[in-house]
Amino acid sequence: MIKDDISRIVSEAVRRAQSEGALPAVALPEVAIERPQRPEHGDYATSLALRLARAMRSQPVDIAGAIANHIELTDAISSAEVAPPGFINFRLSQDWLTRQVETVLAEGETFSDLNLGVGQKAQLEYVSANPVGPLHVGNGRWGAIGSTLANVLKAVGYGVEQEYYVNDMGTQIDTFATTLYARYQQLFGRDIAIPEEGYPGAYMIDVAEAIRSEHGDAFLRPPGELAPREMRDIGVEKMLTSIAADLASMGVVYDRWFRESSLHVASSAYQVVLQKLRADGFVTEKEGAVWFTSTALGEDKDNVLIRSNGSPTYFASDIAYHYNKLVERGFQRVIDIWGADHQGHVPRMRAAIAALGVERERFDVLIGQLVTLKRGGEVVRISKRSGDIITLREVVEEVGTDACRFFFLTSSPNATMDFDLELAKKQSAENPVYYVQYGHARIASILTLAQERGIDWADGDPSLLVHEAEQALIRKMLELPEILETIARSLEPHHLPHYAIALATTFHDFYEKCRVISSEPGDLPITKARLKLVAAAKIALARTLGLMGMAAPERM
RNA sequence: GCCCCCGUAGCUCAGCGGAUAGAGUACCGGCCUCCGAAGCCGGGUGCGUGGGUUCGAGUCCCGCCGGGGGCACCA
Repeated sequence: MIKDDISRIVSEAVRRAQSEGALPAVALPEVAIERPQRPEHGDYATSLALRLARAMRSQPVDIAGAIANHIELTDAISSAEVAPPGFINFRLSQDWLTRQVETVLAEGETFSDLNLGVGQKAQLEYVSANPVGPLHVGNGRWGAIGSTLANVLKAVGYGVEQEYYVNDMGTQIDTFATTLYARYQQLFGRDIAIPEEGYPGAYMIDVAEAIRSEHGDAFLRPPGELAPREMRDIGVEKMLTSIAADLASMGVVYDRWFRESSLHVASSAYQVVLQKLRADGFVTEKEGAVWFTSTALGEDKDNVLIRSNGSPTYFASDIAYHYNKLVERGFQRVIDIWGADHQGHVPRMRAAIAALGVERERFDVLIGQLVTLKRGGEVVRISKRSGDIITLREVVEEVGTDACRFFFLTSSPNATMDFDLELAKKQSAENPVYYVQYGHARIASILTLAQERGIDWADGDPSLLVHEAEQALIRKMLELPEILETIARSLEPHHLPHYAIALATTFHDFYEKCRVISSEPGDLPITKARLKLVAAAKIALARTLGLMGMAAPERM
């Protein structure tokens, strides 16, 4: 990226200035290059001189001047100017800028790819809701964020695997089974109430009915007996099928569905991990249970691994799961996306990973804040335990996949999000996503027209693109790789939709100001050049939409 | 009580310690006789609050207020 080139050029300039004695020999901090807000400040800028002022015991402007004097301009950078109080502003050369149109065209679908993660396998786990009920809108948010993050990490070079961790054992599954069996028995006329802490939602009746229609009374046991194991498994599978369909409907597709239960078969991760923790002295027994001594690692309290009834906790499974990912499967990076309601789990999980001897930077947890569901400004409680749930499916069907994803992606994962159903439905027609897609469709129709008129623009000369709006468009396209770098570093994909709007705006502005296909014979050269520009913009727009998991329509 | 996240325009949200804080939407007014008006141009209000660090704070630190979420042998 040009940004990195500038950073390097600046460091070299400082080094030269220092060796010549023009600047004191102090340690150089990382040379941050930013994009100034105001065009008169150039394309890129650095405040390095301001940061160095203290250490160099000198005026920022003087330092900036000394650096600027030692900067060797390249064919890409036409000027490096000092601006008070001590900025150095860089301008891209027009020639280099217009040449980037050819670069984008040549790169095509790989435009904006980077190599930050080459050779590294990253695993992304998200949503992973318990298969005890349908997904709600909050899960949809993680779906959109997770899948977009996966796309971005792939684009910057990582080998990415997306995974859904299926909690198919434990208390909630037992409750699910009990509820399901109660519903099933009700279908055969038994007067059985669903459990106190069960799942009262009507979907459980649907599952029970599906099982009855497929298996008849095969699972009916004498009154008082517990739910048969097979029925529980069938019920879980049905829930998973429905969850997978809901996620697929919003463009979320996993490489793998990983069962918690698979960690507990003979000689699997769970056994290995427990033995390892025990051998390393992180395990103790008290009150009839087996504990992980997180306090030894600075935690507030110890955590149970195996309950006094002998069954492993979710925590124990999760340690085994992460051991499986980080050690057995050898992912260099493991990224989990959890809802804020799991934040309490983070410290002990980190402690456990440290106990396993895994470097902490290989494991990231994104704690996403929750979605507050509203209807006409009024808060709707979402809970699998209440009958009244608004499912993700309903929302996707009403709002549409693309608008839904865009909506989920726009806000920072750190911020709680209000999802107003009335508003979402209303806004689905005027969602900014259509603004972006419209830009793409507009370009498509320009290119179609060019083809119909038989304009061959292969020999178009981009150096003719001297109009301010043309150059603004090129500059905006070049921003995409920088955005991807930011997202890969921060793991916050919300910058993408904001960029998408900005890119579309820049295109629409260009479109208003610059006629692409002109009938004037003398305009043929600029027409060809602009067709190249427009084709490049189409690539950038399509890539941006694609990374967000949205369609880039040829017409709409 | 302790811990985490958030508080920016009427609404929904951006803003990597930098130069005059931005989008979308809503509201008002203008713009289609060669490419799609799902578009463009113009119009205005805002960093919850009090301190601190810094050459420079919406951004970092502390207090307070407000909202959300945690503090299980649930997940």
